[in-house]
Amino acid sequence: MITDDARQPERLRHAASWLINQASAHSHRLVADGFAAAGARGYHYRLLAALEEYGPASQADLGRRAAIDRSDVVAALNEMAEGEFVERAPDPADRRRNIITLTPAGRRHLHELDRVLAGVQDELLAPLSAPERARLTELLTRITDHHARSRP
Amino acid sequence: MITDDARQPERLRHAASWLINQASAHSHRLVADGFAAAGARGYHYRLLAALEEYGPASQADLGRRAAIDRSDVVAALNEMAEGEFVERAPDPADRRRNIITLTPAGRRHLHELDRVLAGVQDELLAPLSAPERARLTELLTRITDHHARSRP
DNA sequence: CGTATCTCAGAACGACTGAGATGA
DNA sequence: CTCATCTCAGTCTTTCTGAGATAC
Repeated sequence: MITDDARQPERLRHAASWLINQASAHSHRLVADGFAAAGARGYHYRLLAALEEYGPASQADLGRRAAIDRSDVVAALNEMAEGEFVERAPDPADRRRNIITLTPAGRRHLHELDRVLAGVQDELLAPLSAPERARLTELLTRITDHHARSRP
Repeated sequence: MITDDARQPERLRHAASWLINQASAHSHRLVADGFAAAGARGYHYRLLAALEEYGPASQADLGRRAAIDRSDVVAALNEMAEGEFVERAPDPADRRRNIITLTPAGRRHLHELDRVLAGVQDELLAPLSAPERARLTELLTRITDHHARSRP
């Protein structure tokens, strides 16, 4: 992200869409760097989290839960199967499906990434107090829920 | 952005980094669609806004002010010169530079995009009251200022 | 038959890099 | 010589589309 030292136009500096994008860019960079240092990517974390919370699932279900495109689920699972974090097994009840299971190593990896992410959140929200962080989370939740509902 | 109708893992739904990214994705889609309907892109708006607020400028300065890479400034100005929204003229005082000037048509175009963007902001922040919108803006400003300062 | 799944190849997008030509 | 500017060509990343093979 290029911002240099120049001041941005006033219109931009006060526009919610601009601020959200700026914050997202900072956040994305922090998360990507943190995960990269742990040998992972955002997609890995999302898939591992979905697996731990909902248990073994087909790739299609995983994609829906982690909000990742079907194509990208394939690639991310290839990478994670390589590291033995997940196992692919054909579903005997529906032979179109692969059942993806979290391995013990995958669970440890997820917990490591949980710690990384907690540190990143803290860095991202550094200028805000605890109540302010809660307020921000609440406001953003209302926005994302609103738009997620209006486009299912 | 794929979210389908499946519920996301709890870890994600409450993480500020996730919420900010989701909000940014919604915002980006709304802004891009709105501008596209007016025959523009985000880069165009940012450049036009910088031109109106700071007056004629070189391409390098424009890029710094609108936070756009030098390469992309060239492409965006090509498109806008095509539509006669800006004029390129060599700087007599420094022949490396092009001085970019906003034309009357460019100013009208900018004001149209201002209206588009205002409508988009309203849609984006629909679930929030006016004081809540101000609060969100303030919190996000503190975050972006903090990170912009710590990485100049 | 229509629909769902997994997979691959590649497109579209935004942000960025490298290098050449020109000139301060 | 060093640095800044403008331009082009092309990379990289993320997200998404299309199509094929397989199975329900």
